[in-house]
Amino acid sequence: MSPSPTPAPEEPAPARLRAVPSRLLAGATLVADRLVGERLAAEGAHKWHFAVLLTLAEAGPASQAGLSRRTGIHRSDMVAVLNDLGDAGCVRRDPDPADRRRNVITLTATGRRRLERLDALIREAQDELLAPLDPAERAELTRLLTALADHHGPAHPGQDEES
Amino acid sequence: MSPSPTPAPEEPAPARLRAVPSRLLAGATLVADRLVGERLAAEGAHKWHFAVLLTLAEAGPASQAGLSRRTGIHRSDMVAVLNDLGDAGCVRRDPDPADRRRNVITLTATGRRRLERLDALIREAQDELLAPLDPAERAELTRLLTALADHHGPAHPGQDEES
DNA sequence: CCGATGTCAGAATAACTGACATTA
DNA sequence: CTAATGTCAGTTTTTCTGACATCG
Repeated sequence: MSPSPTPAPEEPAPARLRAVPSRLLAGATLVADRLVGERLAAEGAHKWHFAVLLTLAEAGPASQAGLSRRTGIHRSDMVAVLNDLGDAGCVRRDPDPADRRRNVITLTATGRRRLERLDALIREAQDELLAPLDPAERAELTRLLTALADHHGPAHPGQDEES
Repeated sequence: MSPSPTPAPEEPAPARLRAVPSRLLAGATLVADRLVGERLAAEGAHKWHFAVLLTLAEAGPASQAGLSRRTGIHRSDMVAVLNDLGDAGCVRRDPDPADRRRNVITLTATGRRRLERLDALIREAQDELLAPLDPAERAELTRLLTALADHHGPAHPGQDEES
């Protein structure tokens, strides 16, 4: 309740604009992406790297197209991500003997350590993002957002298929 | 409930990935932007047009820089938005006699009607976005997101100033 | 022949930077 | 002289398209 230290001839967005849910979401996403992005960038990483590493850790080895579908990262962007992760020794990329179109992407020990590190950074960022909410509110927000995600298909719609 | 009509050899994102709040936010924002964008595009409009019209209606005439600060639209992108709105007769743009650097942007009757229309479309989109939530949940989501917005400054951080 | 895969080059978006002339 | 404004040209970032060779 500081008695307005600045008389504040500020120029706030109008209330009706501030209350539009899609706009609130966009604002929160902007903050979230900045918090996550800054931390990962400080380690030379991107959110995609985290997504791929986590997916490999949870679902085991997969083809590039499989990873693409699970992470929502486009097939053609996956290439560069896996180049990065490969160069850093976080994944191996071997041709699949059972289907010679495919590469089998496998998490290495280095990759597992890397994931550990990135996961810590991500959790830190979530914590800063959700700082103003108590644990019950954080859980509730997550629950509501999950309901939206479940209702509106897999956020990554078309991507390719069209029938 | 449905006894899995498809045996579903699907490839879902791993649970730990799906549960990351920043990712849930990004997904919801994607859906929201699609819903809003589609509807507005069908009328040849953009969300910026709506933001500017609403701001003029709520806060009265303003300079371009003032609108920029209130809406979060960058000073240099505002130009094209106001060109559009001006060409459509939704706003007038006259030089400010009191400060000849500025233009005074004023909402016209046409602009007010346009706002009415766009507002209906926006409300429609919010409704579809929040379809899986009951009214109490919608209010709670809005409340939680507003708390995030209030805590982390005005989502549109630097933009220019640097001190 | 059809479809999936991995790859690459480039388009489309949206937000931001830098510069400049004008005016306070 | 410094700072704000309106304007424009151009960069950066992210996502998506199109094409292609390979293989099932």
